[in-house]
Amino acid sequence: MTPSSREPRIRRATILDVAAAAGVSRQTVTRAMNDMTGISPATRERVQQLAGELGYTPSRFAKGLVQGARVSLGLAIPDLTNPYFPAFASSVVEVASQRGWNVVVDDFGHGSGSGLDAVTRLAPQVDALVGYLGACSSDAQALMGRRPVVVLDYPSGQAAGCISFDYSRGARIALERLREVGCRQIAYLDSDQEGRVTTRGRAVADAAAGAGIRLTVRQSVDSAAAARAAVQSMIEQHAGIDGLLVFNDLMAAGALKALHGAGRTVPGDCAVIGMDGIPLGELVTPELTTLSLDLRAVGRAAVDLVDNLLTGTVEAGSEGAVLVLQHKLVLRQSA
Amino acid sequence: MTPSSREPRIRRATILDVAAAAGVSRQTVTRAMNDMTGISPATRERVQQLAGELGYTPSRFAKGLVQGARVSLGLAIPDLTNPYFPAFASSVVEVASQRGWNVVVDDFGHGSGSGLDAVTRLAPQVDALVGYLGACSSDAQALMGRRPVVVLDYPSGQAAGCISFDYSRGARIALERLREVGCRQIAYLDSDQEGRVTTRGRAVADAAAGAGIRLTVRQSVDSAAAARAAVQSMIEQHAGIDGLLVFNDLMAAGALKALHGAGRTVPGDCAVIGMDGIPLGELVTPELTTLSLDLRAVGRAAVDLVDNLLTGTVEAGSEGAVLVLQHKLVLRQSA
DNA sequence: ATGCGTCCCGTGAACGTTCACGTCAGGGGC
DNA sequence: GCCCCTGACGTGAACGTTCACGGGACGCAT
Repeated sequence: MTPSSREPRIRRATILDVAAAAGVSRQTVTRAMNDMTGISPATRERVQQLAGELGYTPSRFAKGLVQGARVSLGLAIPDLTNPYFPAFASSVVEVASQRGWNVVVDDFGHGSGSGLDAVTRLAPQVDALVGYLGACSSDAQALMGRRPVVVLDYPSGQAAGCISFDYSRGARIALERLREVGCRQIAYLDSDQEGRVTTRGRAVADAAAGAGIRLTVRQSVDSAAAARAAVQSMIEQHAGIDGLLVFNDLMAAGALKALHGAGRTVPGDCAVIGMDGIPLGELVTPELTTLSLDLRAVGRAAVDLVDNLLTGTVEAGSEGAVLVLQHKLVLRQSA
Repeated sequence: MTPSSREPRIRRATILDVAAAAGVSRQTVTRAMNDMTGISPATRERVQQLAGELGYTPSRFAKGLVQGARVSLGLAIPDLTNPYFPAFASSVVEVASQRGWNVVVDDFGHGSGSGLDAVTRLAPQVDALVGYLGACSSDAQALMGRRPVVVLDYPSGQAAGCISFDYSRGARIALERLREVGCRQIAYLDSDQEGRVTTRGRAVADAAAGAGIRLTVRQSVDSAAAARAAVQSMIEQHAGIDGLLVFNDLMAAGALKALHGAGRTVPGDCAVIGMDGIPLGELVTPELTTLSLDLRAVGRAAVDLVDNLLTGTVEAGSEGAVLVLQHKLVLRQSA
């Protein structure tokens, strides 16, 4: 938040210093540094040598100013500690790198302030923004002006673009599965996002209603520890619960801990299904059945959408700027 | 790797467009946009309004050029999919944000090429570089010229700064613990980094020798699945192994899977100790005893070191540019 | 009237590159 | 001798801001 008062001075020599040292002009130095033609090998060599000695590094600002920007993409992540987000970030970074873009990451997990803080830090530095911005989405678009903002998993609202997931279908499939394995009393553990019901929460509730299921719902903070505590208290109050759908895999891992701690077997006494499909799901015991997302595809979709918005191929806020991706139910041991 | 041929055009209006539209000068627009004094509220309002309508966003390049750079820090991560690295990245991002720096992340896990590729992408964009660069460290410093490079967990070599960990002490403590809980035949599972023995591997071997332990060593790729396979084959060959120290927690999680699959109880039949202390360790069954690192402290140390190198408080390559951090043995269920 | 101070606002210069030219020397063909 | 070409290098301009000034209008006291 508060930048340190002493600002490190960081620029060293300029192109003119190198030119003077080599007894040539700016342009010749440029030619040497960028491996262009129209310079003799001897001069090139000498200039590069001198540049090294003087510690000359071309100013990215001057370069960017004259050459037109290389795209730099802001990535706003709620919490890098939650394994879902690095998985997502990794795919965004990969796809962006392939395009020659670079990615400026900010997370607003801990001491790093709110989502709005992160966007405020990011906005002056980037040409486009991607992130799980939730309620900050419209503030983000305001701060970014005309530059594209692609929001994930949140109704598009003000944002230029939006990538969301078909939780209705996912929830239906997951609940079906729980019924199939014999669950009679099903619960859903939602993430507590400032008291509001999440998109996922609503979809699960609707799917349950549609299937004639009386659902027990509980909320907790999005962490394994909190989920563990929540499930612990939930099964104390509702001893008959034998099927559990969870907001995401991290919280599902916490739920497994709670069930294990209470002496219940999974899936014998209680089947569990998570969402997201992160690698963690294969490491817990029992391995987690989950509504899996193809995270590579999500990252690619987000970056593609940004590209299309940038080039004008897709218009901000238009129908084409909203993508809906599907889950796949991955069956493992827990349900 | 290969930038897309069609480069999105991204800059919109300039300050002059806004000035013309408002019928004022550049400087007045600057004053309005940056909330400076010396402008009437009415004008400020009008200019801001117009700026919004025109989609004007100040060029970060022009700004950077004239104001002197805000520090931007490159962060090179081998694999964001390995939960250790996001934990580390998160702490770097947090500390850097507090300083008002921004962080450009690149990972070289999958399609993203080698570490050298990542550094090549990063070098022109940043004022300093931090990362787990391993063998690329000296190439990185070469590409960065005089700008500071801080390397983690690798002998400093050419790099300006270096943060390493006291594996000798850590290994001693871990092996001690395994002896304490009654292990007679101890194995170490190392990460396979291009066939070479890792710093950790050497430290563990030395500590074992010092304690008179005959160590079985095995290598595998740094992933849970690979570690699982490696341990599986290891216990087939060496049935008597009853204590296992593992390169990191992720691989340790794979090891637990393998032992479980082979019908061995942990810690009853075989005790397991991991390294790193990532949150994952608490989610697996049994919970993982581990040589834990305070990742917040690591991130802070790295960023502090960069700052000191940038300001010249610490000289590149000097003694003060090498920090050694200590592990803490966190006892949980697995040993 | 003169002087002085304040509030708004505008103008030249500078930041460090690259782009699009221009120049100059030498060489070869007729 | 003349022309043109090519290779090696230099020069003005431009990119879009902010900084350090400078200046006019107005109010108020002398």
